[in-house]
Amino acid sequence: MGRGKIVIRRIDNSTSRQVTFSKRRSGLLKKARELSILCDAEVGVIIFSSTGKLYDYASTSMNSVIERYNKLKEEQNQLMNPASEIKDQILTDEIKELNRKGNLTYQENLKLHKKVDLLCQENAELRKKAWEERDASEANKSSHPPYTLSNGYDLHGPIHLQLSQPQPHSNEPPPKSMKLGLQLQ
Amino acid sequence: MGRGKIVIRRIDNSTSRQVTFSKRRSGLLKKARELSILCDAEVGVIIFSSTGKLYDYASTSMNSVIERYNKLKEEQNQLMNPASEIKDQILTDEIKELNRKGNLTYQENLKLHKKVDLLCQENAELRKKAWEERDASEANKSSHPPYTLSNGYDLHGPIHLQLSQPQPHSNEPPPKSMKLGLQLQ
DNA sequence: AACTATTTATAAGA
DNA sequence: TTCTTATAAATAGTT
Repeated sequence: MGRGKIVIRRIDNSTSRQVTFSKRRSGLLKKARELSILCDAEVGVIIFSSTGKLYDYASTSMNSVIERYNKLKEEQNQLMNPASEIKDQILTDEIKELNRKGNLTYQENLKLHKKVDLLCQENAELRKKAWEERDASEANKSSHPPYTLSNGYDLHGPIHLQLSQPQPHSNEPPPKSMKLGLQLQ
Repeated sequence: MGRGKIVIRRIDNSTSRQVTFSKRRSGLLKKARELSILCDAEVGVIIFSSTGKLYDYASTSMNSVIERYNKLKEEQNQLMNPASEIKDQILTDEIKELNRKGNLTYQENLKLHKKVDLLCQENAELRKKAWEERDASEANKSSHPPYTLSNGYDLHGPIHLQLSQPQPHSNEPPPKSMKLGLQLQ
């Protein structure tokens, strides 16, 4: 829409690229605003210029949009995941919620500390069980002494074997990876 | 742009709102795509319809866009913050990075465990110092016995006083809130 | 930054 | 709904 038709490919001339960026950026943000108002939609737009400058628009707040996006993606993931990590998700959501509200009060902070602590413990237990099961169903039953964290929890599993590549002497797939208790998006 | 001019306000008629949403949504996504290509910009658009359905576009990947956005916002915050929480940020970034790649290997998991553990410890120390300073500069020097987490770290501070409202017998502002070691966006 | 000639998006109608 | 088309809006090239 202009004096001439253009092809959509990177504009070589730096000056006119910058001019076009300025025009189209404001156009895009305007359209986003209009869409959200006209159609009652939650819209977020993030633009980084080629020089790294940020321009954005959010009908509600960008945090809200990103949260909602992440939550949906997490839900989509959880349909394929072995569950049992739901409580981790709950903790993550709580941390996010509190962070969205701003700084934590001492009480909130304390509560989270205790939860994180509990999570470390539970995760250590899950890990122990997982690796015991793994060891039980394998030929090389070489006992791996658990690695003791400084908070006292033992981490079980063959630490020295856990490389990103499968071990050459084994032709079974590498051990299933495990998720850390704290799952951030 | 159409048979008639319209005002930008919520479209009451549900059907035409949906039709307009469909048209303008694809228009917005097209514009976003064009902007990113023409001007070499990183662009992300997230749209939730009023029925909660997600439509999005990202020139790179949405995770990349969101990461970059969060990183910038965090930098902007850190200009006003007492720093010293930078290492927390580094940990957060690492967790995010690893989660983006997918499940964690045992080694990665172990490393994060140790870091989270270290963070608990450091945070406990920071908290102790902060509350000692606070107690020192106050009249009511009532000693608060530290709360001991199950991992052995003592959490200092007047736990029983930390309500969301200021204490009635005090007319100074409630204690400054503190950030948890783990800062998620 | 303005100014138009054109292209593009889209509101209303079929 | 999908297609059409008159018109509004965006913007490419120019000044």
